Order: sequence, then C-alpha cells, then structure tokens
Amino acid sequence: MKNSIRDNEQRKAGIPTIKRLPQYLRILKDLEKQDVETVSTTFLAQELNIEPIVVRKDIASTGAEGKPRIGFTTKEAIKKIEHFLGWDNVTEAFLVGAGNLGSALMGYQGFQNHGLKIIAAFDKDDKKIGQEIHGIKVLSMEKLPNLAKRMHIHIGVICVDAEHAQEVSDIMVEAGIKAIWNFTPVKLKTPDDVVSQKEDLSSGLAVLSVKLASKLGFVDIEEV
Amino acid sequence: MKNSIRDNEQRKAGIPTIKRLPQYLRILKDLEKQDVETVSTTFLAQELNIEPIVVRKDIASTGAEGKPRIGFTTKEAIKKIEHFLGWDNVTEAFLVGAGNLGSALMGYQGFQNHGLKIIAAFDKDDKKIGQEIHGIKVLSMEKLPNLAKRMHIHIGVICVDAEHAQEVSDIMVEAGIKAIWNFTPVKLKTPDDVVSQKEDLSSGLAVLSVKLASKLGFVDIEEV
DNA sequence: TAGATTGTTAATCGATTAACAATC
DNA sequence: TAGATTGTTAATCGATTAACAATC
Repeated sequence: MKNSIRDNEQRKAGIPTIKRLPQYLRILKDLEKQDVETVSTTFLAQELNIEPIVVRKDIASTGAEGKPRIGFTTKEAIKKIEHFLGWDNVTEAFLVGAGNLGSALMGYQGFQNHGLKIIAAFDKDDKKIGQEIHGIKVLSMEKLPNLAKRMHIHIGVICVDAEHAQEVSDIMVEAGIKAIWNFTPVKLKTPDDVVSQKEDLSSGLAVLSVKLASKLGFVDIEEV
Repeated sequence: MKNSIRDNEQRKAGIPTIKRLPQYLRILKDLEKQDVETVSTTFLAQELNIEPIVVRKDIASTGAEGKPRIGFTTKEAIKKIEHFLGWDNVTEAFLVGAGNLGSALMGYQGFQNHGLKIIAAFDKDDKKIGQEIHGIKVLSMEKLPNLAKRMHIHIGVICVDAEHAQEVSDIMVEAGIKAIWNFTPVKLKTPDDVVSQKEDLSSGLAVLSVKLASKLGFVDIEEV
C-alpha cells in the first residue's frame, strides 16, 4: 500500500496563503482550548478583518473540508493546517549568533508549536561560548559542521551581523543545512537545493512608515 | 509659494515595492561608502537576485531619475528612497514590553537609519521599571499616556505577550499614537486613523517550512 | 423547510514580466 | 558612432474579489 506524506488532496498554495495560515491556526487553537468544536470561515474572517472568501480558499488549500451551514471542525482544521505547514513534526535547528536578537529567539517558546526547536547556538565570541541562554548551550562555531552532520540538522537560523551573514550561510550549507532562516538584511547566495527565508524588519518598518505618512496626509504646506 | 512635502513627481507604490526599497537602500549606502558615484538597476538586480525591470520600476516610483548608459547617481537614489519612506527624518517612538524581544529591539542601532528612534520603554513588571536597557529607560506603563501626549509621540512598538497586545494597543491609541509596530501575532483592532504593521515571525517560518518541504520533495513512502 | 455556509467557476485587479523606442 | 541602460507601453501571470449553485 502506498502512503503519501501529504495524505488527502492538497492543492498548491501561494505565498500569501501560506503566510495567512499561521494566523488561522492561532485562532483555531484558541477556540480548541475553549472547546469550540466547529468554526465558520465567516468567523475567522471577522477576527482577522479579511474577506471570508479568502479564508475559505486558504483553508481549502490545506485539504480541510467543511460542511455547509456548520463550518469546519476545529480540530480537523488545525490538523490540516499544521500538516500542510509541516508543523506536526518538530524539526531541530541550530542558531548562529547569540547576540540580542539571537538570545530573544532562543527564549521564545512558541517555535515548538511551529515545528521548530532550536537545540544549540553557536558564536565566535569566547565570552559567550560555554554559556547557556534560555537553557540552550552556546558552542564554538568550529563545532557546527561536524555536529550538524552527525545530528542531521536541516534548519539553520542566522542572527549575526550583516557582514558575517554570507560567511555563516556558507558554513551552514557546507554542513548540510537545507533551510536557512535569515535575520540579517543580506540576500544570501545559496545553492539551488538550499532554501532561505529572510526576516526583514526594515521592510516592515518601511510599510509602516509609508502607511503613517499617507494617513497623516501629504498636505500641501503653505510657506510664509 | 507652495511647497509639497513630496517634492518631485512621485507615483504610487504598492506594498511589494515598498518592501523592496530598504534592500536597495542598503546596497546603495554600501556603494556610497565605497565612493561609487553611479549605479545601474542591472547591478542592483544582480545583487538581489531579482529582475532589473523590477528595480527600475521601484526606483522610478520614488521619483529618482537615471541616465541611459550611466544609471542613477548613488547619492540621489539614496536621497529619493529615504525621502519616499520618510526616513530622512528620525521619528521618536515608545516601546512597550521590555522582555527578550523588546530588549533586542532596543539594542538595535540600525533603526535610526530607518527613521525610528526608540526613546523610552514601558513595562508593568516592577523589577524592570527603573532599569536602563541599552541606554533606554524602562518606565511604568502608567506614565505612557501623559508622556506620549506631552512629547507628541506618534509611533509605538508592541513587544508584549499576545494576551496583552490589544490592551496595550488601546492605551497607545488613547495616548494619541498613530502608528503601531506590532510584534505580537495578534491582529489589533484600531480606529481608522491609526495604522498598524504586524511583524509576524510565524508567517515567515511558515514560508520557510513549505519551501523546505517542497525542496525535499513529497516523495511517496512505501509501507512495509 | 429555510437559510447560512461551503466550494466552484468567472471577473477583476494589481503586480510582474516582456518588448522596445529613446538617449546619453 | 555603438551599445548599455533608462523609461514607457503592452502582455502575462497570479491573487483577490464576485457570483452562485450545492447542501447540511
């Protein structure tokens, strides 16, 4: 008997859809806690201030099926979304750069609900090596390659300064890491079989700046 | 004489364009440091691994003008982008939630190059109040409303737990803050004249997860 | 049954990509 | 001059929105 990792029919989902899925997941889990057994896309849409049809299409792309007049089973929707995102299994990851941001990420418990567990951190600063931050050991950079290979680590998180980002990325790739979560503003150059996702605060700030400016209104100013 | 805040002709730019602008800015500033006087969109595109036409349209939307065969003046392009984003003036901001992430953000010097200066932090934890983190004082939440009004603060950064996000947002809005940079996964409910931008790590992680899965390939598994 | 909600099919909108004339 | 690059206009693509039949 054949068994696909992706059980039921799953359609392709675009990036916008993928980005919205965690939002639904968060609300659904809240509802689950409150023992709410079914939920309509209308409700989810209201909570997130988006159109119901968007939610319907997004959820549908995970393979979840609803019942007219009733909606989706909370538990099933959660299961489908988590499975779609691959969050039903926790993957172990290495983090490089135990600075302010790196430490904050290590301290964030929520990632385990998102399929990610940071199990070791690496730094080149001797003062940090040997320390334990939020229960995670900080090791010497030199140990990364062997350890990554031995433990079959596939995900790396980069929190170093921009100038060292590419260097760290190269080491990770060489060590067999296949997915890089990049918290620097640098566009990493990686081989085709390695994926990377840039978490760029400056782009979010740019959007906020422009939104604010357009709200305040670019009124003409009368000079004296 | 009339004088518009937006000097030359500037066209509307979509969100994708706005998000890319900081990336160009970063490279342009690097080039400026190296005394490179002109730059072509072809070069920028190569650096970022995107199509030249995208860069050309994006830069054009800021009002910068290039010369055929030569490209854009580095300094002018920087000036236009910064102006477009409103990053040529530094705006003071308040941050609420001096936890791991909040502290990391306070420690990040780069925001000043992006028009943002966090000048005070607020927390409800007595142990944190009175402390100074990365040179920024942590004050009692109760002081926020008056201080924000008195200092005409328009930007707020929220780094509290999800469950307190809406509450903090309400306080900020009441205090006259017009733009909220939201680091919680909660969709904030704000009045029409207040803008907010959510910085959602889980959506980035979702994209990375799906990218990785599709790279690894959803191979069929043969059961025993 | 009645009607809220799903899921499908079509229409609209906006962003990306392509083609090409203008020009330094 | 020749040709790289800009900037404009048109074509393509994908995502959002709209319309509506199916159904619990």
